[in-house]
Amino acid sequence: MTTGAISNSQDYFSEEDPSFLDALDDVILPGEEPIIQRVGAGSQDKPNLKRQREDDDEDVYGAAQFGNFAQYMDRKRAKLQIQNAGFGSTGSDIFRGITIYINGWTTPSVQVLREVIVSNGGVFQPYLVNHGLVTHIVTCNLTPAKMREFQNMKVVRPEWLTESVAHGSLLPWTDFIFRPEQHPDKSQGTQATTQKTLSFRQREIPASSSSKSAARDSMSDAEEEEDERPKYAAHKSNPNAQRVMAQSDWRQAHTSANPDFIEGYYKNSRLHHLSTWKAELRNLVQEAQARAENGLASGKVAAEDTESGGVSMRGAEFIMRSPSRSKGKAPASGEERVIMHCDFDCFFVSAGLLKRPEMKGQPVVVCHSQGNQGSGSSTSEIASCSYEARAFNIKNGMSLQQARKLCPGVKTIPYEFELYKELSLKFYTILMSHADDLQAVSVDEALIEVTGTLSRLRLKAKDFAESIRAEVKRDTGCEVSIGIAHNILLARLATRKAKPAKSYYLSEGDAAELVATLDIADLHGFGWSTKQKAVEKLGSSNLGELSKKSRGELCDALGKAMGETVYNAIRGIDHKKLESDKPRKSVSCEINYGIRFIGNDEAEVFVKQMAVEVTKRLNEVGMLGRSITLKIMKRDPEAPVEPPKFMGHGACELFNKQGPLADPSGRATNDDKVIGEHAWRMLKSFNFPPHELRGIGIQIQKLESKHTAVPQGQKTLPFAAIKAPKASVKEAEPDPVKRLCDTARRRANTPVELPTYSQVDQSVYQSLPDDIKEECEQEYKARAQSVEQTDVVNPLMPYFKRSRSRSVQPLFPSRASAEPSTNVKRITSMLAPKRAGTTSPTRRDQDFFGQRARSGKASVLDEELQELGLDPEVFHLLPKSIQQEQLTRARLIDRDVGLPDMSQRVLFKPQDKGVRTSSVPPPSQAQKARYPQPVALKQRGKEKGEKLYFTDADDIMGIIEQWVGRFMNRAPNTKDVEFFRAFLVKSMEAPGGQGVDTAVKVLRWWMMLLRRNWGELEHVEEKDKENIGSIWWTAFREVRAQMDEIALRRLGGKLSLR
DNA sequence: ATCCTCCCCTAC
DNA sequence: TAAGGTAGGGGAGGAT
Ligand SMILES: Nc1ccn([C@H]2C[C@H](O)[C@@H](COP(=O)(O)OP(=O)(O)OP(=O)(O)O)O2)c(=O)n1
Ligand SMILES: [Mg+2]
Repeated sequence: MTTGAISNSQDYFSEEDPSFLDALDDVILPGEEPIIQRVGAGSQDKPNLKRQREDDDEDVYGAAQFGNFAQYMDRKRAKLQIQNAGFGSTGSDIFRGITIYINGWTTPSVQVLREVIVSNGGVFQPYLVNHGLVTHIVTCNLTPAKMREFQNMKVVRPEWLTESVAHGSLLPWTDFIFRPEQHPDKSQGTQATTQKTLSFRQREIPASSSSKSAARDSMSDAEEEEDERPKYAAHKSNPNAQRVMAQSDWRQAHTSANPDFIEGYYKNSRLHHLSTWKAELRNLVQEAQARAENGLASGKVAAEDTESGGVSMRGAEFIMRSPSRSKGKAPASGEERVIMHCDFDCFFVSAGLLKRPEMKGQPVVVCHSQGNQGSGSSTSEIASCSYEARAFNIKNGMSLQQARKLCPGVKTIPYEFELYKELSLKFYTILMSHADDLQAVSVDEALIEVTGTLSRLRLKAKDFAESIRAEVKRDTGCEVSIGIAHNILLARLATRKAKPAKSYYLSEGDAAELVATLDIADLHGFGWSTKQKAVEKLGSSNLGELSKKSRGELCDALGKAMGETVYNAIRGIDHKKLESDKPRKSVSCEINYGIRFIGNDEAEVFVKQMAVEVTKRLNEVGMLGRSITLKIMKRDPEAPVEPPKFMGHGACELFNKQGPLADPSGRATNDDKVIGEHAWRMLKSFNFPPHELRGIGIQIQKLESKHTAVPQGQKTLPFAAIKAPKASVKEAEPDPVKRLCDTARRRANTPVELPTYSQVDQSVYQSLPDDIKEECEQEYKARAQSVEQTDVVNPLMPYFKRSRSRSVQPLFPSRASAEPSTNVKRITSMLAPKRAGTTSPTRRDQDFFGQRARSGKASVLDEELQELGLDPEVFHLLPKSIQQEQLTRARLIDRDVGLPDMSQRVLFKPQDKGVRTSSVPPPSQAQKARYPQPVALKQRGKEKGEKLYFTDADDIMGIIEQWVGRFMNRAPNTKDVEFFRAFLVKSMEAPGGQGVDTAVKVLRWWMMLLRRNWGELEHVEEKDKENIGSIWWTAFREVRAQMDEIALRRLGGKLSLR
């Protein structure tokens, strides 16, 4: 290793570099623990400044610390060997007693050789840590440095392994001694390597930690010790950068001083793309889930279907097969969850190799630097590296020059962001078509729950995973690996075993054993810092060791939540659920690269441009903010003006300043002028010399909806008294939204009907007062725990397999004459919400709802209201007219309209009525009992706090039941639909939203009834006039759409019929 | 106790 | 030349 690069002076702290050794001396060892905070808690007006001591850390990311290296490597070795042990010992033990390290890039590949070794009884050492432990080194090529390093070892060619296996016994290694012929490596000898003096250096090789991507910033050329915190080398400067930066025109053209810098930067930033895609995917998933649950059609316009251009995912659409998600963990009675963690293998590289198949099998990396210019030195970061490259210990996130040291022949390929986007959309499309629920983790990774799918299809998880892999491979040409387990934690660990290009099921039984071999930093969410803390406070970061610790000890050392997580993880336990509907809490943008101002004018322009950028993003999500935070990175006084990473920020001090954000009238805002002004003022208040700035970020919080959640700007009221802090918010006169929420809250024990997160317009949701949001969140939480989705087990609900590739319905058919789709109607009805809604519910004798209202058990309703406690309250809040209508409907219940014969109902009979929650007594016991329990609502009797689903709406529901039942053989009368629609509209529009619950319950009940009868047609948007079910569904969807429109207008969210 | 604010940390 | 972004979890410690 070594050598060449040093002469290029691009190496900072290469292993052999004396300065590196010197740096080690300066470093702080654990125990000395000198990380000093120099600062302060910032008061409102003062920046918070936190910095770590110059010596150990010049980088904002943290201190460089070494120590316990040998100990760590021991664990690492042990871990990897155990991992290997799982690979597959197929009986043969040709290589028993032999431990092999594979050096560099070989043919066959390191993966193949590894399998050969371990499946024949040998031990594969992925890292050459201690030469004494390795019996042989296999290689196809050696650098001079390696030759020296290995001079006393048995170095052989791969043929020794392959031929021994072919021969069935161990051939003498001496017949396969590796003899270097020539060195393709250029310049190898040009550099005098420094003799290593550190003892541990001799024993070890770079090896970086675990399988997490190498290190965010491990481009320091210090080949990191295991315990070194990822960071850039700190003390050195980058001469190239010094040179170019000295040229005024260059700086003007290529740094933040250029007004076009931001645009160009974001176009090329992989991390920016990753973050953006993640947010976009989350949105798409939410939208698809909402559509699936609501039975709504695609909202896509045909022309948009080819959203091929650009890197943005907006405009794309997924179709979720399952209309409802089986969220929440299965209760004891239920089946075990099945979670799959799906992740592309070296995503960017795989994508790039699609068009470069000839490079497959080679060490390839994706990075900006392309030519071999600069004689190999480049601080360009590697976004992704092929598995062949990983054999050289190259990691994602490493600098190219560092990678070149590990593998001089490494090949680079450029980014293709648009391609990644397209592949990702295909990938997600496939997953969405199979998953009960999906959590978007990143552009190339997702967690899916397939519990319901598996049981429905009676598939084995592993088979199903393989079919998904095949499907993705077919559609993208790329390999994904899939980890399968019964919880997220284990699924993630399983993926480690699966990669590359496999699936792996990790059972609970195997879990504990595996976990004990891992390090705490191998757990998702735990990194370098936590690991240090563990070593420091618990004496070890090895999970096997930590398994001896009590829960209390772990919590004590790591904090309550993290301690608990680790304690459980060690036992293979993880209760975390998939998260697919979290609302967004902040919107921000920041750039900490290429910031090189000279004058304040440049900084001001830049900050204001950043403000424009946040505004753009706020607009994209329809939000306004009430709080702004300016984040500033200022060069650490000890750090060189030009850090080692070209145009990087280097070691910095970090400053945050937070303040209220409000437009001139005191309202939440997304105005770029306002934001820019705030931000610039905040920056000025720091009084930093502009040339010391290295990073600038603007974050907007306390988000609210852009469109007022409530009609008349009343929403502003609570916040109008801006300046005055929280007090004014609390004293503010409750607006309608608040009243609605208060009403809900008052009925503590009663059901609070909320849409699912995914269905709530986030911007609107955010506009709710915090306490209300909290209420809602708690409700969601409780719901997730107690509600079990059951559609999948309903025997009467036939599995309706939909083609994944089913094309989406155009919203606005380009050909005007095209058959009007349901979507068109939906839109029409949304545009003219009052059209039918205001229609007077005049009775028509021929209509079902038009029957005279007389006789009957009007009293049933009242009794029930009382019985349910809450209902009377709601009922009495309803407008008189609606109350009257409800009573009227109730009276109709036992009126025999003499329509279709009841034999049809036999179909329902088999349905269990027992499922029905006791808290949902039917208005008419005799009738209700015969009817199917809406499966998705029920929950076998249980639960505390279990929400009731039907309450005051039961009477009208009984009517609907009859209505649907009696019209089972014929289409519903238009008048009836209109009447029904009118009722719902009135309910929805009742002052204060008191009727919303009712409307939702009624609508849902209607949907359930249709599902019972024509469930398979639910997602067939095209109206088939010959098909009764289709007509019913169409009617339903139209009404539903109108309800959503009202909900959006009045409450700012969509209705959930879940 | 419980909440809130200010960070740090983590992931891709 | 290179493009070190971004959102959310949660810990520490002060305010309530
Ligand atoms: N430090 C990093 C890590 C990842 N990525 C990008 C490139 C990766 O291809 C993609 C996915 O990250 P993964 O962690 O999934 O890594 P890979 O897919 O490259 O490899 P694998 O998943 O096989 O380990 O994210 C990046 O730009 N910078
Ligand atoms: Mg991947």
